[in-house]
Amino acid sequence: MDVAELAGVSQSAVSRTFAKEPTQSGVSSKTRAKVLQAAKTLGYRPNALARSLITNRSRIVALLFSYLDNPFYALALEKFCRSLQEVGYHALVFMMPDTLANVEETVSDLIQYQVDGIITASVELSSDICQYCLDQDIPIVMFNRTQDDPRLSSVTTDNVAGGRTAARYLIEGGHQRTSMLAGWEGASTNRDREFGFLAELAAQNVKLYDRVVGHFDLKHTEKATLELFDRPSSQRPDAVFVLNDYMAVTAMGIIRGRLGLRIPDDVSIFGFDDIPAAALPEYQLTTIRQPVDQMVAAAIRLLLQSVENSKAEPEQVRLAGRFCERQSCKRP
Amino acid sequence: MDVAELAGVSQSAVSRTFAKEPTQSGVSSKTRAKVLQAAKTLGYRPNALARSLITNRSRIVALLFSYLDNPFYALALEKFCRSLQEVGYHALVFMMPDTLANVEETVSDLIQYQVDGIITASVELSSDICQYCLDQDIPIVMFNRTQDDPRLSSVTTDNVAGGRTAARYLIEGGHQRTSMLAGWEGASTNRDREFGFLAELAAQNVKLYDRVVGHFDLKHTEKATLELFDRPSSQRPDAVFVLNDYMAVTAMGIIRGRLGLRIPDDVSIFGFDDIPAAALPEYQLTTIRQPVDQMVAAAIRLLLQSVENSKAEPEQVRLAGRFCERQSCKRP
DNA sequence: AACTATCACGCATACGTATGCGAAACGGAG
DNA sequence: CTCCGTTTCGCATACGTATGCGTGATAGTT
Repeated sequence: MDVAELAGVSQSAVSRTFAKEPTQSGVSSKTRAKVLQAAKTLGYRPNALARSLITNRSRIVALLFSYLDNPFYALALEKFCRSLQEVGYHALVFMMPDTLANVEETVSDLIQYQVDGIITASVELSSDICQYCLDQDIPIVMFNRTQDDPRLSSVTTDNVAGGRTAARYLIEGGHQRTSMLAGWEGASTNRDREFGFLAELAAQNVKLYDRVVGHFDLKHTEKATLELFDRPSSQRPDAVFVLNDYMAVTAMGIIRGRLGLRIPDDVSIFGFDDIPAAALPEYQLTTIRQPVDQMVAAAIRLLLQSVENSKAEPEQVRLAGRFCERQSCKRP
Repeated sequence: MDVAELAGVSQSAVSRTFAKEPTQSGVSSKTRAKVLQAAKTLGYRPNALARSLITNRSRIVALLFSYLDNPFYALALEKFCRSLQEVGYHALVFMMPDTLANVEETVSDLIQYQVDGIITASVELSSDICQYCLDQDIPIVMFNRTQDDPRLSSVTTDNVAGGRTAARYLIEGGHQRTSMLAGWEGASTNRDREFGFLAELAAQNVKLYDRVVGHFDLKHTEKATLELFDRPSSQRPDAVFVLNDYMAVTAMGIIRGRLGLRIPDDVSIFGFDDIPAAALPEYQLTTIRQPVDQMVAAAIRLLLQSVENSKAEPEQVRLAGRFCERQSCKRP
């Protein structure tokens, strides 16, 4: 410890000077000043890695994402990073690789970095991995996704209720050929939104007209949209529930630009998420807003609470979505 | 070391078993097997933090971003994370706070985590900070931004050339009232694109009709756009060079939705970046593509090369942009 | 079988920090 | 001045890993 030497004190004094709270750290203001002075002239900063070695706390949180092209996730990531910084934590960000083998490797990687916890967004973990993390007392919080395992915490919007709202609104709008553009079938968001939508249709004795799958990505969404509308004009859907805004916005482009149809005159579009683009004049997309800020805050709260107290009970937080009525659907 | 005990070997043997390359690590395949077996039953993974303490290499890279609402940066971040993972590095992501004091604190934070290098995207660092990092042999690579300091590496697209191309194309299109929607005046991207644009206008003896500032964000862009068009219809701009696609797309929404003008019939819009939305049917935005993949690859190459060899010369890489002609401008 | 070159392995130490414990210094009251 | 309570400080140790060095084991050659 160079600094200790220059300041003429012991290494302990330096350590205590840079301890978390100046409260009762056991250094006189005199030595503290000496240390700070010496640190300044030497450009010294404590080594957070060495610290974690002792404290067994890295103050690093792993964030697992699949992709960032959907702005919903990009914004969530931004908020996660900012919020973590505010509470003195740091974000080690991983993008999920495609192959399963690489997933294992990625998780192994982040474990080696002694992260205090893991937040997964639009990702699911194999039960092996979950088991391992739980064994090692590494808390996991799933963001915008749920999994069967009741030992996992999660934060979601009430997707089932959102799906019901969409169905109710489209039925009230007097649509006759209500269809659905689904996302990726393995995702719980997709499952729940679809479930709520179909349940409400069934409750009102309405049959789903058609259903295609867009996999939550551009290419598939384009193909699915074209497929959905590839029929005589009198038999085309007059309403489409699209399982997220990112696909909805893409589909609107195809429907108007490629197929020359008007929205909502020829067909109504209902989305989910309320990404910023949904409010743009081009889209004016009627949708269900996910309260991103609250979701992020809740996820961090759950995670840190498990970090503090490793015996904290897992919690499944489900927040209410907010219906945003705009111009993309025929109104009741 | 639990594993060593269970395997009946020394801690050194364990360490050597998990060494980087199995080549000449000095463990017989027999003990290696014993160690791996023991590690498996105990769920052991080497501690990367402890390792960095010894090796003086954390294999962590800090990524500094200002925001992610511009998809250009969101995608860049995704690529950075993936590419770093591929070469065995990890991304510690920081979002720049607004106030300068917090910037210092943020940088101090990441230094404490012993990052091997820093990549800044749409961020500039005070010369104090740069000086400190250079003193500490922490390489810095600026992404999509340059700074005067010749000791800093950077990766950019040729923004001046891009600006010139835009000017040339708009002039050839026969526009009479060519204007500009600028971003944030402090940004080098903004400066260079603007410089190229104005230089070409001047070279062809054309005067800029008007200029407003959108600060690269939604709110200001909206206000600036309205201001730009707040005049009798015969005096409105008939072409606007918008300094990035994110603002261009926003402006197009306002121009069509709020002002009821047609693009390109009433006004031509020229962007910069070629974000995915630019290719959507709604926009069909004529723009200059930044080669994101190459830029990311170059940034990582520069950074790692400085990490390996701390005496590597800084390098300013400037890649060529690609003109993407679509439908948002009147054609020559 | 004997000698040597090679390899495998363990010992010890170092990295930079946190922290319990005893010693020392300090401060105040009598 | 003495005594005691409080504060400040340093010593020693621990965290989990990497690595130079010495020793013992192994294999290969004659």
